[in-house]
Amino acid sequence: MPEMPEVEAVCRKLRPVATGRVIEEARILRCAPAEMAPTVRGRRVVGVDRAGKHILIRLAGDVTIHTHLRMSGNLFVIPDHRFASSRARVVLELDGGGGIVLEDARALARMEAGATAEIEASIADLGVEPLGPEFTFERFAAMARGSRQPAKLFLMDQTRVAGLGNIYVAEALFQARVDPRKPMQRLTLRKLRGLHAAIVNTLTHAVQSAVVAYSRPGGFGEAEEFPRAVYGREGAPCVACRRAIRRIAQGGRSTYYCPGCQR
DNA sequence: AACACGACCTGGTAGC
DNA sequence: TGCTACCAGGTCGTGT
Repeated sequence: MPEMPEVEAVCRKLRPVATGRVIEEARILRCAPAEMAPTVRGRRVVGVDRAGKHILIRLAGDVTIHTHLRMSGNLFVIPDHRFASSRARVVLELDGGGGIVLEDARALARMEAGATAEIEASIADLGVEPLGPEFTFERFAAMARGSRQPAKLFLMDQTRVAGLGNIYVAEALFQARVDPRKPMQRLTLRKLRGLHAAIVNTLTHAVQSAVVAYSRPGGFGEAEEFPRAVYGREGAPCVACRRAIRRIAQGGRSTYYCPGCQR
């Protein structure tokens, strides 16, 4: 479920309904330490921020709840915390009866709370926000210059560009016609420029479609509307050249690419 | 330093 | 239908 665009959509949905509410109790079943409850109890939500794929729920008194949805987590507000589903891992009970719910079938998601300074220190090694003003081509090129890493693995590294994941890396590489196995430092300047633009373009559109998918009443984004040219399409014809999309393993994960277009 | 791999977890589905 | 095997949008720790 969540790469940066989906996490951004979660935050945009959460922010207006959670901000200003007081957390009266934290019901922790899994995915968070029991000590989190006394840390957040009685505190008012003052904001919701995102850093890469991390969600930061700001509480009064310089306390922050830090959540990472990992592979299958989801975070949302329900109108009545008593009706949280049986798959809920954490329920933050709000004043007025609502609740912030962390759901995760696989229970790989994580939530913790602590002093804001400590939480921020724990994610200080995150790289540049790809849709922020700091993600300039010059900065991207400087990172790429010294790297012999295959393009796919380079882009997956959260300490360089924060927020890309397996799907949007594949789509951006396809859009830029870059071979995922190609060492970064061996990309031509032209390809590198194209890749930088493709990352921004892919994520911009993915955020838009994720926001739409997540704001649909009832739907929590199951319907991923972003059109995928390569991800998950092994064996299917490339939308551009009709050659069969290939799947290979890189860093223990699947990489999908078009052997005709991406060279 | 750079890479491979298992662990963490559960559920959906393709194939027999 | 039932079973098995494999796959999954992520990250971290360990070992080579």
